[in-house]
Amino acid sequence: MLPTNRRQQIRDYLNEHGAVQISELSEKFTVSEMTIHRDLAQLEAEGHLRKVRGGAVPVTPPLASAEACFMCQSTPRSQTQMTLHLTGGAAQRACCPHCGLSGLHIFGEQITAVFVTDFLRGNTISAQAASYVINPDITICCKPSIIAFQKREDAVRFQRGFNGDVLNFTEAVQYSQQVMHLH
Amino acid sequence: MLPTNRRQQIRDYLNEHGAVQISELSEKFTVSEMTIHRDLAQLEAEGHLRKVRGGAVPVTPPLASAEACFMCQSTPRSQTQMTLHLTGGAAQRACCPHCGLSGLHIFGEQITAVFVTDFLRGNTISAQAASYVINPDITICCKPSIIAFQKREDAVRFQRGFNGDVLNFTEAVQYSQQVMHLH
DNA sequence: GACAACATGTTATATTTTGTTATAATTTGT
DNA sequence: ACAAATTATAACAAAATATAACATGTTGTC
Repeated sequence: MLPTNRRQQIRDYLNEHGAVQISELSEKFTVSEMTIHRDLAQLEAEGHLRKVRGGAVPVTPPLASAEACFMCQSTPRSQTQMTLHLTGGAAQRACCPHCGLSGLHIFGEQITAVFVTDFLRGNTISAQAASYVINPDITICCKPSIIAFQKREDAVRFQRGFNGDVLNFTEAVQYSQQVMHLH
Repeated sequence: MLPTNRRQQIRDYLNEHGAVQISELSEKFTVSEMTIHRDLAQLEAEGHLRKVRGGAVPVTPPLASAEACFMCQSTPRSQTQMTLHLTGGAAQRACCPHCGLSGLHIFGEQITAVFVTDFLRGNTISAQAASYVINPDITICCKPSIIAFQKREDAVRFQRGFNGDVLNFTEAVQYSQQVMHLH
């Protein structure tokens, strides 16, 4: 069996069961415990699991810790926050799409997923699928304001009252990074 | 079983039951009482429980209802919640102005102050001074939706996009209590 | 074939966990 | 208040596990 194969099967096995023991895996694949150790060490470095004494457990669901915005250091409101998930299971929080989008380039290739909170409904959505209102008449968090919405319709309705432009993800990224360069 | 697993199961067991005994856990996991002692000491250091003689108890006494909306029992979002302060220092939380306003009469004379969160800015304001948008096209929490704003201008702008009526506190109370009586 | 890069196993040496024993502190019954 | 019973803590030894270093084997390339 290929090492790659074995490591994939370890991941599958871990996801099925809640945890795995090294002795268990060593028998299952008929390799030494040292080899399993090295497998787990590699998988941990890649962020696929967490090594504990005697075995491994799944990575804890990315905790929304009370950390400061990685751009402006303010405390994010759940209503406006943006989360960047990175390789290795780490996560970075931004206070609002303005900070989150303009900071995307900092982490570049490391980014595995970006989530943002729908401003009205409060649920978490993929940043790529969201619509953004840029520069409305109201400042919610940082300036220029960028507000995220799950449905484009909501963004348009918001725009009707508070003005600004409705952009998709790509356009919003472009905009926020242009603004950065002016500074 | 992995030590990590055992400690997690101790936490689960403690949350199910209201308290745990060391002798009990020692038998359940077939380890010595000393091991359970050390588990509990570690979990206590991490803030997951409180050690007492012979066992452990949860850090937060099981007051499940303390966080729920006093009307509909849902968990309030900070963005929409309303707080009723009562004589004697007690407080009641509502998930949104709809629940909060229609539940005012329950506490009547006991109420000393009512606070509500501005939907856009997230700051806390006196409910009497707020403006409310009634029955917009979007449902934020309960139905019919009532959304609170610090500035009447914000409420009007929101109405421009999402329709509904803009009312002051007195009008909003009347409205929500009328709705109640229809049920 | 010579060589480098990698994977694996073995051995030796830390480090951590666990159980046992002895002793201290607390609770309980009278 | 006192003694007995229970529980907590400390110290040590044994077991389990982790890490490092080295040896062996495999694979692919030139």
